[in-house]
Amino acid sequence: MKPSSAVGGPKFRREAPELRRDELIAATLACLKKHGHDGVSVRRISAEAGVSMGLITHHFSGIDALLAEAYEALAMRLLTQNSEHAFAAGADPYERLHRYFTGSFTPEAIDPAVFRIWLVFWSLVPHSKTMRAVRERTYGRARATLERLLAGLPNAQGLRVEAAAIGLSALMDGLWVELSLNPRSFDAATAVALCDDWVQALASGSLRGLRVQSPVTARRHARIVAP
Amino acid sequence: MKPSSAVGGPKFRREAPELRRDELIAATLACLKKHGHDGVSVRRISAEAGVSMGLITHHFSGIDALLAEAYEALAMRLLTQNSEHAFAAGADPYERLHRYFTGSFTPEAIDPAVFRIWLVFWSLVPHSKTMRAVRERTYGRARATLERLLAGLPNAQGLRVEAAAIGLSALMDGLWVELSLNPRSFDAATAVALCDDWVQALASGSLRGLRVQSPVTARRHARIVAP
DNA sequence: GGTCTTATTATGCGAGCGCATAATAACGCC
DNA sequence: GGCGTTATTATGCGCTCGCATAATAAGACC
Repeated sequence: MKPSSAVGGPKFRREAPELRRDELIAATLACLKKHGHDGVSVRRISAEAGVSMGLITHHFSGIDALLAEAYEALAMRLLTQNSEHAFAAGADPYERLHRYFTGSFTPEAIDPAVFRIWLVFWSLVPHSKTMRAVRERTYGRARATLERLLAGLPNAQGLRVEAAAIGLSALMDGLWVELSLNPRSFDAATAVALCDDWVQALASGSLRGLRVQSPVTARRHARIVAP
Repeated sequence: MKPSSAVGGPKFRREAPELRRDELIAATLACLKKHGHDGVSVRRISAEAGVSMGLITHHFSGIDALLAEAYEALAMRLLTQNSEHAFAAGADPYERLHRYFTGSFTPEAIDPAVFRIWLVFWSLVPHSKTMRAVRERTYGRARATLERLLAGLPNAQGLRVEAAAIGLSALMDGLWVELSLNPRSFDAATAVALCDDWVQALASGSLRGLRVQSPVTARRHARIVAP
């Protein structure tokens, strides 16, 4: 019973555009979470939001624009809450990184349903310049956050922090993908431990290619282009 | 002009079921490569194979079965060719692993179009028990291959090889995902170097949680359940 | 309280989808 | 060379899709 229960009541609410846009974005994420790719549908999303189809084309230039905004909303939400969680910890760089890891492998973070949302967005990246731009931005932010965290390590000045962020980011993503596809393949604590160990190895200089000015570095590591 | 050029020639070829099945599997992969999720369509796949729709339901129990077989075919092909490439190298464990890495980050391996195939398959995993089984099997094989390669390291008896395979597999996958989404974010050589460095750190015992019997190991690393 | 803006709904159109069912013809077999 | 098996095609049905267009009404403003 969506319409107002009062018989003569208004048949719909007229909301501020920005509010309605947020509702539609939330409905989009809910829809992708429920139905995966089949959730990419004007009809489904509008039904999820409890409004009629036309509202989507009214508030957005099209479904693509709505998807891009949903992508950005989800990515930014996760990024900020994770980094806040990490930086809220004390000044100990290892502890901060550890917090970042634990926050990245919580049960909610490795929810297979949430992973399916990402799969949808990723699959749209090659087609849409907008989606690509969102991904570049969010990936860049994730790497920047890791760089900041890694820069706090005792011997950070002797480390190629940008390259290290690439590696650590990949390690985390790989663990996250695997856990999302099969939460039973290994424990979240294992994932956190693997990340902690990697940081430890980095800090101790055991990841040779990630040390600055290493003669072997210039040969083995190609130049990193703009993220 | 698909039908035979001779006017009175046969209108279609009657092929051995197994051959036709292979053709349909190949057409499925080609279709997913071209169209992503929109390629999951009886009409599109059959058109790609140059046959009529009905053949799919005739040779397979349904589109789901065809997709599962295509998934397995692609995964097994990549797995075998990569591991053959690695084991073909000499007995030096580092060299073998290095070969495995380089083979995993060739331009063909990080083709965004191929990545889209995987996205489709991954998105089907939560729904289909068959797809899940295929994924379990292929992921297990990938880990087993890495375990074999890591077991060749000098101090392998002092290492938790199964746990190490999880970490290395995740690192590789994470790098592969990122490169597939944006081949320009960093160089393939960087990815290989990061993997090599990780192996080096592992072999030198710098990844503390991956050493056997370490007192900290039991605390930090939870037990690994069946892959 | 009338009026105007515009957020919102309702409806129709054409196309593509999966699936089922019937018709057809290639090719092995004797 | 006719015959039977079955691989293969052709066709139709009901559904949902995205998109466009017209009709409606909520709520602000004076």
